[in-house]
Amino acid sequence: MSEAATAFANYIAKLERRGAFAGEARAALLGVPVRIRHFGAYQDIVREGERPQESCFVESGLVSRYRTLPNGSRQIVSFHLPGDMVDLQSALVIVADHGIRTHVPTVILMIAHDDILRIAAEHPSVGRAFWFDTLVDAAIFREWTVNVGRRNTRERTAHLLLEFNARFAAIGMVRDGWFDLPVTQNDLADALGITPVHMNRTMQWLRGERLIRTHSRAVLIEDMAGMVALAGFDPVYLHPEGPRSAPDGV
Amino acid sequence: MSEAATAFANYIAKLERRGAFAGEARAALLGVPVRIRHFGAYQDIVREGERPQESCFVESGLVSRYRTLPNGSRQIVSFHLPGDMVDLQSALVIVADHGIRTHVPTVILMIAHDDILRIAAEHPSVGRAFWFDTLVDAAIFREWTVNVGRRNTRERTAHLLLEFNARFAAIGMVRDGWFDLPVTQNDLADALGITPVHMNRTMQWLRGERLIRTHSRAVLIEDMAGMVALAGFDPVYLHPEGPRSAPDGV
DNA sequence: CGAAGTTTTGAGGACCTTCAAAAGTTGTGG
DNA sequence: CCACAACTTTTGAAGGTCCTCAAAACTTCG
Repeated sequence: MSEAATAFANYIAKLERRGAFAGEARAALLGVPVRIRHFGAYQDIVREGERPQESCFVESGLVSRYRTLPNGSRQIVSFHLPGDMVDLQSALVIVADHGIRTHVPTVILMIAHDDILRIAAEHPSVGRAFWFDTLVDAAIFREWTVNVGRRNTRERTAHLLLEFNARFAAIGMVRDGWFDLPVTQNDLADALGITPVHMNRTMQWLRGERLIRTHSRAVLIEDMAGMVALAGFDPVYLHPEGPRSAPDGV
Repeated sequence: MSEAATAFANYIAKLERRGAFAGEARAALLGVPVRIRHFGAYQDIVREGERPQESCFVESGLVSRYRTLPNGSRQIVSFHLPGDMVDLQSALVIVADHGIRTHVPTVILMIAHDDILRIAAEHPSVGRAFWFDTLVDAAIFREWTVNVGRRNTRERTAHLLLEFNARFAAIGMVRDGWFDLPVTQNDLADALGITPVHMNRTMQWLRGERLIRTHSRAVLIEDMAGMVALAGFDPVYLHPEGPRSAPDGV
């Protein structure tokens, strides 16, 4: 472990808050070999169809996962903030069915799949924590399906901004209500399944209704109650409460 | 284990094809207590917001998971066929963020969360198999997000029908190209994020182009190449190849 | 300070929705 | 086993949301 990897230590602490690790589990995780990689903005970490040997963890910066369709359009399926394990799933899945790329300069910790699987097998409490992380991932995907399937553009945009607000707040990156969202309207459109032109008009509408404020890439939820009502936002799907604990005797 | 639970035995065999179980893992799974429940059509198995104590497995029939929005519209986020574990995820997650209901008369095996977690902890090879099942789940959710986000109605519908065809084929429920899809156009519309009226017109278009044939609720992919091209369908996301195997020494 | 990228504006049109009602199918009780 | 009710599929027409194409204004960065 490098002393630079502060977010990773926080990640382990978060896993433990969800359920204490038994015995030497924490030491095993803290001792896992990591490879630090620095990326610029808009660089691919994993390309679609690759067979990565490592999972990646966001130490700082911002990354997204995406799929590109034959017609060239792109759908972003998730964003990942500092402290997120991006693709634990690739530890078990052989072929990546999506790509991962940065949006801003980003520091990534690469962890070998073999190490992840070994620790999960040797320490059931860690295996359960990883599994839970995957479940929260799946819950967020479900919510995104609902979002693009059943909400109009205004509701959809409000919902995504509220998700960002909640997730940035959870890692202490909201100050006086403002958080930095280094994502272009083009990329937001790719996440919401709309065109950049319509994305722009929707942002203008949200500002005009005094629901949000922006300057440069910073965002403030100005009217929280109005936004929550508009989006039908219920943060349950982010599962901040952590997993059910293990049954007795485990 | 009841002798009636044939699909469950097949499920265990499927997990093993993806990676052999060590020691007594298979016996532990086969010996898990199950509660058999019979449901009629359109009955709730789990309501949104409930805190279930058991996960459910589809022995026969068809179920879907859905979210209902404040405005009353519904989004179906997944369908589950015989042989599917529907909500392994609920074993770890406390509050259900979605509902589960049947579409036709259905036999469900209920398995206590404590038993699932205990077996996963005691037998790492089973824990890994469950984790992988969750990952495939998440991959399907991602693909649905892409589907509703970036494909038009015709492509979307073709994609969903191809997914059904592939999944029914995998459990031997396709005969001469035909499979039974006991889902109304209303429910298909809820899965694809469109209105029932437009769903109907899209089905008519697919039939008119001789891409599919239907009678009653049976479906035949008449022009497979045309459908695959239209939908941009790549079954990689269904991950039929199974997970990466465990590293040496585990 | 110039170049590249991002946001904004305008106008026309396609896709999908909404509302309403008819036709067809399935299931159930008398 | 038929008759009726409930549900599902189909049709029509008008309208709104979102897209496409094109270009201008604004920002950021080397």
